[in-house]
Amino acid sequence: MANQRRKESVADRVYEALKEDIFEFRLLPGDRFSEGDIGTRLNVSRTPVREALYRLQREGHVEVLFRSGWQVKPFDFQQVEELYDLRITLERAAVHKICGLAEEPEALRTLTALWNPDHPSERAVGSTVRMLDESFHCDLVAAAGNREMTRIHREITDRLRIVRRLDFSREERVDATYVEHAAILEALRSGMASEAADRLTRHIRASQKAVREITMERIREAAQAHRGGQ
Amino acid sequence: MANQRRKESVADRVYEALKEDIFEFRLLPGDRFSEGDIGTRLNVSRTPVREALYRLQREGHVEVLFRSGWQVKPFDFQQVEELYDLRITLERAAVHKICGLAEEPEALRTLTALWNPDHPSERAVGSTVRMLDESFHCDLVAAAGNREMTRIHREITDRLRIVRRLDFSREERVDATYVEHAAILEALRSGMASEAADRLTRHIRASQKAVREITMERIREAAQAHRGGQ
DNA sequence: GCCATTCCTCATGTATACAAGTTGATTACG
DNA sequence: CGTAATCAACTTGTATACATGAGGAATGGC
Repeated sequence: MANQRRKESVADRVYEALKEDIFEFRLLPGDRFSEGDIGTRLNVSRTPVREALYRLQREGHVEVLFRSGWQVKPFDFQQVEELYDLRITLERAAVHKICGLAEEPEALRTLTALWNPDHPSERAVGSTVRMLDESFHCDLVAAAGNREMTRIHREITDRLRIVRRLDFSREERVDATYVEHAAILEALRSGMASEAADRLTRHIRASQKAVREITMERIREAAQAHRGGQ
Repeated sequence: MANQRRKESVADRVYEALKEDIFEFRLLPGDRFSEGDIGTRLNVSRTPVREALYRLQREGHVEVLFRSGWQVKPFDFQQVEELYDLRITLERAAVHKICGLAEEPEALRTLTALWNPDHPSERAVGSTVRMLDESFHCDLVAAAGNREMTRIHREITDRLRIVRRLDFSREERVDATYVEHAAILEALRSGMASEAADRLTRHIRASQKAVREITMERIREAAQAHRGGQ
């Protein structure tokens, strides 16, 4: 049998590195670069670089210009809105599926314990709460039991990460996240599907609104810092 | 400016060829093969073959076994069920979105004309009605105006094509398709979102049921013919 | 006869070489 | 001086060569 737990390949490393570059705004939307650049910088050949880039292309982060280099996909506000819409569609469907299950998934108990707003001492801050929030939504969808839906939702989460990180730069959204998550879980565990779905929708819309307000400004800041540092 | 309308690359050709091999059951679920095999058969080097295979992998049609070849992904009945479920989720959401639009999309009129069951002379048969049915559902989702949702739905359609083709091997499903599509459009154009969504759900479930009943048998047939011909 | 070990073959992963097209500066010309 | 043609540098696309691990057949020990 083939060893599926093989050590991380060079292509994987390049993929992760590039993804981080994009998410950390070291590579800005619109920036152009070549396979050779990346290969030289990371001390690898073009082959694994190409593989990583094609993966990123499929995920919508970069695009190739025929024989003319690559570029980080320019920021598309409408696309972000559409991804949020799709996310809401999937998570609402997940909530309804969960309420239709014969028995409550184990995951719900775990989440309820984690997102108890009465224990502020256990609260995480900023950067970690962002990851926890991601987990919350992914776990919720996963609890519905449809692996394909989970996979697609995960993909959307990845693509939205670049903007969602802006959400938790404001303290009020961190607090709100705890309250809202708890409220969603409460409705969900009471079997109130529509109520849970509506609370979930409002929660995501609030995050979406916060992100929308900050995004443009942040990108401009990063662009200035980037060009100033060159 | 880069020429985006470049001629089809070798990798594209290989991709299409392999996809067809899989859909036409020339490559059966579980079949194993190597990059070298494909390259030799199609007279190309391993590089474009690898690119094509990675695309097919991302789409869920094949999987790589570390240093041990590739195989057509074994048929996963649960996955098919999950993909159908996801499809229903997306199309229901699309229907609700369409009814919430300020004005009726142009596409709806086009579809209504095409799927008029009172004009049996214009009906297509078997293989073409399959493509038309695909278009119907894709166009419906596209009419909702969310490009990301359209893209994901398209992806699911691609992955279900291998089984949906079995649906239209029975005449009664061809007839039913016309009637059901017309009914869905009627409700949709009357603004009856829930009614349209329910009819759509029943329509897809019927197709799903028909497919479920035929799939296993057909795969067994194809396997026998395949091995007999070797 | 059976099991463990060795080794040879072949698989993918990675690096490099070559082909073909794009781009932009430079140069020649009006 | 402006504009068009030219060309050199650079890009991706493809082919090939090499590295490394997986798997099975052959072999040797018992």
